Order: sequence, then C-alpha cells, then structure tokens
Amino acid sequence: MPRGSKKTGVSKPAAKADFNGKRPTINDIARLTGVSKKTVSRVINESPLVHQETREKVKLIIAKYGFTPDPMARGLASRKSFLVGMIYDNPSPQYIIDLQRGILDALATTGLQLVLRPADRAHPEFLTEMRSFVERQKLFGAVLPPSISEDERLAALLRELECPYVRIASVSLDEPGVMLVTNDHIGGREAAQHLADLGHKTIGHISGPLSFRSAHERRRGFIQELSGRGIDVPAKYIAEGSYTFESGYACATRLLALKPRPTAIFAGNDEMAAGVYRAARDANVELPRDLSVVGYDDSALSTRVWPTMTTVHVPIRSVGSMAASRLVRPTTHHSTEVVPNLVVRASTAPPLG
Amino acid sequence: MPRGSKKTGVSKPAAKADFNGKRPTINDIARLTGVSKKTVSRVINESPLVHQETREKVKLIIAKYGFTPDPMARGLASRKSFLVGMIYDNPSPQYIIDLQRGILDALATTGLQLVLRPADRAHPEFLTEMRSFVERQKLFGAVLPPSISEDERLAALLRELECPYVRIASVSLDEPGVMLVTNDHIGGREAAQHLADLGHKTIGHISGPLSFRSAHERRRGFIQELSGRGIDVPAKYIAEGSYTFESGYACATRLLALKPRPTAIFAGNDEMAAGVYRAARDANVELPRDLSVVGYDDSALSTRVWPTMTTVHVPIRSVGSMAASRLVRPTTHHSTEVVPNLVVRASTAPPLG
DNA sequence: CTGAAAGCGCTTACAG
DNA sequence: CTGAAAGCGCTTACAG
Repeated sequence: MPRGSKKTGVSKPAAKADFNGKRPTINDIARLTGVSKKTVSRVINESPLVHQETREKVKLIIAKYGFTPDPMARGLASRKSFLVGMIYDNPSPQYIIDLQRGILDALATTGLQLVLRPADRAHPEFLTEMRSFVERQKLFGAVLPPSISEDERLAALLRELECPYVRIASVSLDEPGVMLVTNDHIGGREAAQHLADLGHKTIGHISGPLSFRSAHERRRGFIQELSGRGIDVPAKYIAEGSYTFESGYACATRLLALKPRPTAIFAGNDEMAAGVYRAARDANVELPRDLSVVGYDDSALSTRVWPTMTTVHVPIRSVGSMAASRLVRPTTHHSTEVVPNLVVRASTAPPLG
Repeated sequence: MPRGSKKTGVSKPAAKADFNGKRPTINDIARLTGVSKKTVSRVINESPLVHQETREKVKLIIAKYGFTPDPMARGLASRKSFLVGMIYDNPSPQYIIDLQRGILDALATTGLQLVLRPADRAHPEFLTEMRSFVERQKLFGAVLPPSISEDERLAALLRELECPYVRIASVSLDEPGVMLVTNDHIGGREAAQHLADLGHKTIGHISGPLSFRSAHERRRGFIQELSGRGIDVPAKYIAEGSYTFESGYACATRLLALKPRPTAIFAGNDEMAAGVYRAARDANVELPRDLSVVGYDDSALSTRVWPTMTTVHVPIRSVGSMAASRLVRPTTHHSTEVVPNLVVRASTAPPLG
C-alpha cells in the first residue's frame, strides 16, 4: 500500500504559519518540535532508530505545517535524485502511453517524478549520452521497455553507475530481480491454438523485425504450437515485417498471392494486422470469410477497424506499474511474469469449405 | 561493486583525471583554471560579466574534463529546478505522445528534463496538489495542453507561484506571451468549405463536449462557414459527443435516422469519426457514396480505417516544440499562432444524385 | 535512540 | 570584471 495514504484524516495543513513567506524547512520542524533536524530527517526517511514518542511528536508537527522535504536538497545531500527515468525507443504511441500510465500509477503517492528519455540505440553517441544522463540526473531508477531493454551495453552501464533498473522483455535476459517478462511466445501460442481450433491448415505469419526479441518469441510460440498440432508452416508463408502498417500491407500482399492462399494470417502486432486488412481489401479477400486475421497488442486500433480484430492482449499498464513498484520497494517480493491472453473478436472464423 | 574497474563506454573528454573517482565539480574547474568558482559559475550561466580571455580559459578546462554542473546543486542554490512539467488531462494518447515529442525536441540540447503530470481538474484536491507539485519541484516551467489549459484557477496559481507557463488552446485565453493558439475554428471552417464545395446541403455535425473550448470552436467555424454559404444546419442535425469512439457511434446512429438523412457528417475528432464509420456500416450506409465523413486531428487512425479519412491536420509536435522553446528562451520572439489544414482522403465525395 | 559538525555543489548578495 | 563569504535544505559520518 502506498505510504502517503495512511494519514489520519489530516490532509491539509491546519496551520498556515508564515516562515518568511516560504514553506517550512526541516529546521523549522526541528525547532517547533524541540528535537534536532537529524531526528526529523530520520522520521522523514522512516528510520527505525527513532523513539516511538519522538516520531509521533515530529509527525504531528510535520502534518500541522504541511511540511514536505525539498527533493533537490535531499538529492544533493544523498547523491540520488527522486527522478525515475523511462528510457525508450519503442515507436508505438499506444505502448508508450500505457506504460507511462502504469509507471505514473505506481509513482503517484511516492513523491518520485517520471522523466522521459527517448533514445536511439543505433546512434554512435548513445552510450555516452546515456552515461551522462544517468550520472548527471543521479537517477533514482530506470524503466527499460523493449527494444532498448534488450541492449546489454545499457544494462552494463546502469550496473556500473549503480542505477537500479527494470528491464521489460519477452524473455528473461538478466537476473530475475531486474526483469519483467512478458512471455510473448505464449501469445503466439494462443494465436496458433485459436486458428488451429477453428480448423485452419494453410496459415501465414508476418513477424516483426527479428532483431526484436518480441518478434522472435511471438513467431516461435506460434510456429511451435502449430507444429505440435501437425500443421506445418512452409518458409514462404512466413514474412518479416517491421511492426509498421506499411510493412504489414506489403507482406500480406505477397502472402495473399501464394497458392494455395492462406486462410489465416497471424501478424506480429495490430499495426501490421491493419495492413493485412488493407491488403485483403485490395485483393478482394473478405474478412473473416476468406481470411482470418489475428493481431498482437490489443491496441485501440483493434476495435476501430472492421471487422473488429482478434488479437493478443498484453496488460502494458500493469507492466509499467509493476516495473515502477519494484524500483520503489526493491526489498519486497514482486511478480516477475506477465501472461498475455487472446481476445477473440470478429476477424477470425472457420475456413471456407 | 567494482569501482574503477572496467568502463563500458568511451568517454568524450580528452582528459580522464580522476577526481576521487567522481566527476569534476565547479571547485575542480576553478582550481584548474586558476579562477574563483564564482567566475566558473558566471561562465556556466553565460553571464556577460566575464572577460573574454577568462571565459575562454574556463571553457577550455570545462571541455577538457567534460564538466557539467550538477542540476540539483544549481537548483538548490537558485531555488529553481531544471524540470519542465507537462500537466495534462487530455485522454487522447496520440495527442499526448505528439506533444511530448515536440517538447522533448525543444529540450534535447538544453539540459532540461520533461516530467509528466497527469491531473484531474474535477478532483477536489486538484489545486492543492498542483500547488504542492509546482512549489515542491520548483518547476522551471509548465506546458498546459487542452483542456487543462482552459482552467483559469491553474493559470492564476502558476502566476502566484511565479512559474512560467505556456497555455495551448483553440483561442487566446491569456496574454499573447503565454499562449499558443491552435485556431480550431479555422479547421472547422475548412471542413465546411470542403463539404460545401462537394455540393452537400444536408449536413450533420457531432461536436466534442461543449465544455471543451476546442469543441466549441470547431463547431463555430463549421456552422458559420456553412451559414455564410447559405447552408443552414438545423439544431437536430447537431449532436454533442464526448470525443470518444462510442459517443461518435451513438450520435451518428441518431443523425443517420433523420429524414432527410444527412449526406455528410463532420465529427469533432477522428475517434468520433471512426464511430460514424461504424454507425454507417450498421445502417447500411456506404462511405463515401452515401455519406461523406470528415474528422479532426489527422491521427494515425485516420489512415488505418477504410475508406481513409478526410480530416483536419494539426501539427501537434510542432506545437509542443514551440511551447517548450518559449520556456527555454522567453526573451526571443516566438510565433503565437498555429493554423490547421484539411487533408483530403477517401471518405468524402459529392452527394448522390 | 539522539545530536553537533561537516559537507553535498552550486548561486546569491555583497564588496571591491 | 572578479572573488570571499554565506547559505540553499537536506544527509552523511561520527560520536555518545
């Protein structure tokens, strides 16, 4: 439970004493309580080394005057800021927003702030810039979503700088304590199960760029599951896209020209699946009668297109919240795994004939 | 942890002098240059009161050792942080992301960081929380997108706390120096011109919630332009949505049941326009043959749906960048106005017969 | 369990 | 144009 929420009814400062027209400082609280500022500091930082009675006296005065410690002063003295950095290169707006929301959920009552740091792994100055950012801001912690989470150089840098971090990825790449695993192969497997259960035999797949671990994992889960059910996916029924609408369109156009034409396509994300819709329309292929389509992400887009899209849901907001919670409370136990699940909508049906 | 063992990145500074294993401070630079730290401080802060020769000597040493001042120390001493807050309540992910990108563009080379602050104007503690946030973080500045930009209490609070801010809104609500006006009535006008030029006479409109200034302005521009061309829009052809897909669907369902049925609908944003698509499908109304649809925002969605959507483009990323630039360089001249423009795609056509 | 001293790395306010 | 002193509001390191 959040720390700040268990105040005993006192939400607003009762007293409005003027401390030279400014907010009270730790010195004011110390003087008013009749203790040293070090003791007030201990109360602020929840040190157990304070007599219960003293603690309560201090807390009372703190609440009475609405004191909150200055983050910059604390940061300067303790050599650690109250900023959590989100370092990202994921181009999907929906993913970024959902993750931000989750992180903000978890930080809401902590006094920690979320700072955004887009980055480009391919840039020659990437590591230099990250070093200077993390070092300069003395980051409290960092959240690393894919695909930047897959960069071992960045993880090593963060360890060197002793900056706590959480890596979000489709498979475990690090110690369990710093990983949040989204198990994308399970999402791929569920897509396969669904299409196989519907009776599809001729199935295509458009993966994301295989340099992304997620693309690899989704494909692996999908192909393995089909294979386990005796359904083979020939190499030419597998295309590699780039997680964009345009790449989905281009790949689907090729797959739909194959003989026999696939009766179902699993796309590595919703954007590419929307590209499949467009290609199907161009080829006069009707969804879901002539072609079933499954996406991945369960983005807003999946319910805006027609027919509404069967897709794999990933609770990104929860992932963000889980990641930030770890940074906030590193000692308590945290779950490491997230499991995606299929959401069946109107873009999938049994094959014709 | 192994301290000075193995470095991962290549550090930029030529010299690698070890200052007790830490980064150099202003004192190190002062000592090495043979000046006082106050002079170094003046160089950092680009004070003109430094002899040209002295300045260059200092800059040389700074570059040589890769010195960058500590933001928390500067902040503590100057009572102002290096954080720019984006305070928002806009529920559209695409808008938020684009605005963030623009702000980050402008902050990239400044050393300022972007911190995110979602807020709820309707919450009883809204102002109290904003006060404590701005005061506590000693914000360098704040960017306020709609609809929170329309809150006069927040603007007054920011003025009281002497926190520089930029308000982004569809009309001017404040002194020009702190406004960025998106002229939404012009967008509405362009939508009207386009539909009128195509020959439509029976036209519907689904506005956003009229408590939003943008909704009001888009509607005003639209209706006025039509009226100027002798096209009247009866009250029952105007519906008020809430900028959501579902509200667009519900409103369109009502409008499409009217006799005579409108041959065109202008929706206050793309999400609602997508709802119109869905309602049209349900009613067996074909786009654009039986119904023309115009959206607003030019979001990614507008090119994913079929037929691709005619919509009004607003350069949100530029808006973000312009807003942040103002905070960074308050003295130089900045443009205050942004003009939306219509993007014609496949969802609009002349009316039948 | 509590506190006096020193200091984090800068800027302000003043003096020359 | 330049600098010595004081201080921003906290925590660390030490002592008792």
